[in-house]
Amino acid sequence: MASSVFRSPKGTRDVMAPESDRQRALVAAFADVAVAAGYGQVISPIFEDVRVFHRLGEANDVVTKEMYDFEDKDGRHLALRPELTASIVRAFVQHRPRPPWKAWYEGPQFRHEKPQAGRYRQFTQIGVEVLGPDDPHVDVEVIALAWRFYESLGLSRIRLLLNTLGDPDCRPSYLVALETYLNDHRGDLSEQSQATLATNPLRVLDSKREPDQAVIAGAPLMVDHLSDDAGAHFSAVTDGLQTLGIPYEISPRLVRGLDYYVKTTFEFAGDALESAQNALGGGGRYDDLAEQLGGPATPGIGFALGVDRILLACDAEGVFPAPPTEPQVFVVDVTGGEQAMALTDQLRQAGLRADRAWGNRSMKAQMKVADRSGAAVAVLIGEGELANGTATVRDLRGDTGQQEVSRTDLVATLQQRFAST
RNA sequence: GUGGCCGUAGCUCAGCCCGGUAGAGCCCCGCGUUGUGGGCGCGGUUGUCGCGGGUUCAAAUCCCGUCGGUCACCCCA
Repeated sequence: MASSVFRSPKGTRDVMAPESDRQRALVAAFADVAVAAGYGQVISPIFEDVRVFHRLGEANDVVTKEMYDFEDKDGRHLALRPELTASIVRAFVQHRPRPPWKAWYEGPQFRHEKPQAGRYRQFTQIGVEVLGPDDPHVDVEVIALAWRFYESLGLSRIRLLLNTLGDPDCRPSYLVALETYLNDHRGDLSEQSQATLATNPLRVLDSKREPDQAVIAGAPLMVDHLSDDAGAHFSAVTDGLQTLGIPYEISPRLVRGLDYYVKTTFEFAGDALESAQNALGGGGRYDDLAEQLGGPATPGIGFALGVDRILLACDAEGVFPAPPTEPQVFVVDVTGGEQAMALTDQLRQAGLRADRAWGNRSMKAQMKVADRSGAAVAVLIGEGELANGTATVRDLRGDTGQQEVSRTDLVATLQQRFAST
């Protein structure tokens, strides 16, 4: 590492096998879950008009400090997407699919942050968005989708944190009450929180700083100031989760980072993770975003899950190992390599994972490579086999020895052996 | 953006405090076994000591800066 002139940029990394196999499998598993629930994939551009992201919040670091934005050769002000919900809603507004529109996505996102465990400048998220219905059962479906997905990976140390941020009928008056309270206790707040209070009072509730805790504990809560409609919506969501048997914790101080959220918000905390970055995913309702992006007023809800963090959690819980990618058959050819060339081609056409050694090395050396490849069987071709029109099939993982098989039967025999795996 | 710790072979690390011209294990390659891996034994390859500057007769070792990693804060997936 130290000797290379170039390195991956700060906060980015190369995901290599077998970790990349695992990431691919994770995304594939999520795709299966989403498709089974009626979601269609959206592959949107990695960069967008920077204004698409301005609705995330003017007081928000993601927008103000962390965006990779640039001007292209035509003078357009673009940004690498820092999240995907805004892109998906932009696509909705642009194409006007008939609601309810259920979309899933996967892909890299970019934020110029200081890297840390589970936090990178390029990171991958998977997620869904539903545009159209404001039915609280949609909230339940979306939350359940994420929950069942975590379960299917084998994760068990996950907590669902649930909150509501109210709606336009009740949030403004609540914010006044909160701001008044915080201003009354301004002197007891940390310097940081005093600054936050000026720009986004809600986020003071999320402070982890010790001196703030006493003030926060006495602060008025959104859940106690809900309008009838917002209250009914929240109750319907919690009722639905109970019906499905999905455990949740009301977390009245849970404040999601992006400003477009209203009503239901949620986060999945990974308790197996030691690091501070233990949020494995989160989401919420954004009923005004489509209109803010120039489309028809259309309620929406969705979530995004951090792929890198989920895999860290899987490591911590010892679940979701990398899928097998080692060859099933390894061809050892000591007659010059022509046989290996032809046979691996045949085996691959037959649907088997097959590999070989290079450089016309000794049988001993090739067998060593075969063993390390993880292959289940080695197929040996030497002068004898070549003369007889046969190949020696040797078991590398058990004690069943080896046998000479006619070349005409070889591929079919191996195909049969690996038929179920 | 702020602060703590770290940066020596492909990997994990010792050496740094008390400056004297670089080590271990693993991995890799070969041989023991000129048609057979996994065990064992023997031998071998591998380093701008992150980078730049300073102090010194001499710097992996001391000092400054810088880049990268890591952890916490901030923020967030």
